[in-house]
Amino acid sequence: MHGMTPNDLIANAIQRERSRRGLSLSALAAQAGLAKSTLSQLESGKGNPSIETLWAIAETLDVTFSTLFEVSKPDVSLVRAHEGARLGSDHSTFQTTLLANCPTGTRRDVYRVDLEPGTIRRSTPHPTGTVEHTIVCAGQARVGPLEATQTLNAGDYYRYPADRPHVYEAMEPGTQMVVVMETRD
Amino acid sequence: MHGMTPNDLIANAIQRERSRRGLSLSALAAQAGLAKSTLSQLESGKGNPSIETLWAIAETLDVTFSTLFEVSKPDVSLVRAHEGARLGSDHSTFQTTLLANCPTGTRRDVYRVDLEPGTIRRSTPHPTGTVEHTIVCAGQARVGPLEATQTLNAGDYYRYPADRPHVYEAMEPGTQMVVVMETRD
DNA sequence: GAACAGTGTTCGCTTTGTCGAACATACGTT
DNA sequence: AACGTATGTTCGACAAAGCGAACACTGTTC
Repeated sequence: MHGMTPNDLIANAIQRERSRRGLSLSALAAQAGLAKSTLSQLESGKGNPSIETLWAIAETLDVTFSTLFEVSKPDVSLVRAHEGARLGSDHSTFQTTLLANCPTGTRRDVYRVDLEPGTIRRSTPHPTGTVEHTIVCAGQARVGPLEATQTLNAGDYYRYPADRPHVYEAMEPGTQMVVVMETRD
Repeated sequence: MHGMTPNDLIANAIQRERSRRGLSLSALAAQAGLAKSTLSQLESGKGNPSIETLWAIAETLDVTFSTLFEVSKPDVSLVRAHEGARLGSDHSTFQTTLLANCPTGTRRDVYRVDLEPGTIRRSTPHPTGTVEHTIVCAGQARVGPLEATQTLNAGDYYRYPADRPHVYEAMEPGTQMVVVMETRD
């Protein structure tokens, strides 16, 4: 962490936290009482902001000050079709791959999603702590939180936090997938 | 914490951490590659430093960035002569006051200190985690870490972290005290 | 005493962060 | 197509942060 300049850390952090909330650069600037240009420069790593500027950003994003200096932890998991830890016997007729084990105190709702190319389905943030699991059955889809979408082919598995804006977009006709929504209760 | 402006937080924090190390403003400025004037303004709450400035300070003081935004926790304990939780029977002939219970995994060395007014005994920092207990037996003494010294009369007890510069100064002739140095092992 | 080495403060001057407007670009609508 | 409204970018002007020198001050030393 000492090898990274604060500029870059902040640049990443601001952009990360901003897109996490689905806020536009302009919107954040307005809310924080800053000029768009200021934010633009900060997010591109050019700049040496003052505390007041950072403070305004942190308050608007509702994060602690130190959050702006942390490296990004995507907290996602991607397992391609033929990867992953296999369970049980190695008989070729029957094969199980553990994609996610269930933590205690969580509830999981299962959905089947069929979608066609052309429209992007945007989902607003679910409650904090919500995690989604997506397995593509057929076709190809671009799935995930705004800042970390992944292109999934048939058989691919993707886990990502869903307490932020995320999208589902079919890249091929007849795309089918299973989405498991996991909430803490 | 939200009611305090970042300026004041930083002002306090810098001064606290600086005196904790026994560094002078000039010395810190030189080590951090900053102008004395800059630090002076910051410590007096006037100013709106840039990240680079703060970063230089944090690195030089060898503290995390967020430390500069925390409120000061002196971590000291002062028990005056006739205060404190008394133990045992309430017979007036025998009275015990618990000043500090012993945490497991600590070693305690006991010293008797006799000192006369006129000279200030400065002690350099002991290893991290070292804590000192001082009970004044006779006279009056000014004791404690640089940023939190206390004037103790006979019977007073003072506990303070000793992993930073601290002083002992007699205010009356014939001052006697007991110092217990506590180290983790 | 005078000279010195420390402390932290205040002063112009230069550098630069911030603002606001104008800008390029993409998208959805009429 | 032309339009309105988003997106984020780049520009010059101004206010302000940073620097370095000179300052006032307190002990310590010869």
